[in-house]
Amino acid sequence: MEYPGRGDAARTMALLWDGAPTPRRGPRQRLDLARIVDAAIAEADRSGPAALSMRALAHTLGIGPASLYTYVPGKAELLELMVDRVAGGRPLPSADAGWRAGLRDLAASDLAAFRAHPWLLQVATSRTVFGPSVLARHDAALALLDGYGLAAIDIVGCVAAVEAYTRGAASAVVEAEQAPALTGSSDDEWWEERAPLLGERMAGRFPRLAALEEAGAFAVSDSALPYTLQRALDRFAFGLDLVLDSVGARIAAARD
Amino acid sequence: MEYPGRGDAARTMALLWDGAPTPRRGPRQRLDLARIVDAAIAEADRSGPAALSMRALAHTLGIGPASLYTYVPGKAELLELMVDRVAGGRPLPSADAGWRAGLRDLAASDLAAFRAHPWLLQVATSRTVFGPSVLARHDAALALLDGYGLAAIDIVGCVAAVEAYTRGAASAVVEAEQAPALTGSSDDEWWEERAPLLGERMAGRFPRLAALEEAGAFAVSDSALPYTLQRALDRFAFGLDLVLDSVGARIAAARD
DNA sequence: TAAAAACACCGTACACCGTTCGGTGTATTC
DNA sequence: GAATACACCGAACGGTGTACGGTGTTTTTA
Repeated sequence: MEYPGRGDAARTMALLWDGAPTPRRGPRQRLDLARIVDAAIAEADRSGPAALSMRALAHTLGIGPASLYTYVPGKAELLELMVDRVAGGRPLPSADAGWRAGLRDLAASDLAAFRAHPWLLQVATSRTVFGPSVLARHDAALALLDGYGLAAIDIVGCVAAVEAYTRGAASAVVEAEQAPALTGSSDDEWWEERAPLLGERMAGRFPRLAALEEAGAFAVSDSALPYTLQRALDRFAFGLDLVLDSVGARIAAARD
Repeated sequence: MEYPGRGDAARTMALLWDGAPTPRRGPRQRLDLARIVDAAIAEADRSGPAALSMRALAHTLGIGPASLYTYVPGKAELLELMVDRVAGGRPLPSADAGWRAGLRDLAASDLAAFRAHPWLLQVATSRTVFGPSVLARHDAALALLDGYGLAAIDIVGCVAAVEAYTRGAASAVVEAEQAPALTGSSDDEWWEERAPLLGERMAGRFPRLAALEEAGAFAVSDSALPYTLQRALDRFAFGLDLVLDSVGARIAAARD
């Protein structure tokens, strides 16, 4: 099929919004797009987005590497499809229980997605994916602050702030969670290799870190893990409350 | 993005904290570590962290690819050195003008770093770099909230929230700024290729997006750029104020 | 002063990667 | 039955990070 615009952009858009075109002649495709994208997601979950290889993916799907390009223009486009598919795979945040519960729901859902698919954090940095599911989520997020008297630009600002915070804080959580998997060694090993060297050199240099460490709010030189998952999750919730409190203040101010 | 290779942790730590060791025998090295790291930073600034190639870097430095490994255990370690060097290259945030100015300073400085070195956003996702400059920045950031009566754990929470927000919001800014460079085409071209297809399919589907677009707070289907830099910067400031307002509220609460 | 050791440097090669091309066989349409 | 459009694939291209073995240079040792 020939696509107007001739670039891969048009074809990617078509794939995102309309799915794979159904040709009229020739043998049927043995696979369908959804299955390919799902397999790619599973593979990226396992080994990261850079480690996701078209060859390995083709192999797991039981086809040759070249055949993948019958379904998808390239790896970048496949990643876009993956992003949109993940966005479509979870329920939209609901405004029924009020704005605060709604925004919290949004953040929690995004955090869960980032934890389940850590590669999202690295893929989505480069450019927004204009897929139907991604846009639907945006739309639903904006709807959460509808009807509280906020100016349009403030609605966008508040939602963007929640999403920005979520992304940043989620990467801290994922770091705490994924770190051991990346090196292949256990987290203990990774840390124990560095702890002695670090403790030596940090001695007396960073008073604040040392003080907070003693207060138990921070850990950098003991034999425990540097960032435990629980600590990261607590921090996530703490910071989210900060943002939501201020959103509440704006809403209250708009009421008057 | 994920990077292969894992040199021994000890050597990386030594490079981060002590610099290159000075051997006693044999010919002198023709280059020094700082120059290599700087060249790598310059190259990554130009073409992204994935496009940073050891071969190209070696060529720029006037040595063979294999010789690079005399200085640095591998690409992953080089990236760690780059992160720490960038952290060391800017002034620490100052607490002199009060906590709010200090945190704002911190966020602004981080944003500037992310804009100047977009690859930081992709590199730093995988794991904290335990280098001297990175830790010094952490220490200075925590010092900003010293002496306001906050509990240690709340200090850490507030600073972490600001940093998390900054990272997430910075990636939106960088996206707005870098998008055209990534595709190679101008931003106009990129957008004009997609706009007609997008407008068609979005029609009537996303009421909130459409409404906010009419209010001028959002733009997705006109012929202008989807995310202008100025809009992203405004949103950054708006969201940062949200976070800082809540930090102020916690400080006020702690005073009583 | 001569030998030995330690080291920088590099040519080459390996195992991957994403992607393209030409060719082959198959299912649909004429 | 012929033409056609298509799915699929083997092989190859140009790239990547990195390991290895060898060569030549400098410093230390005897």
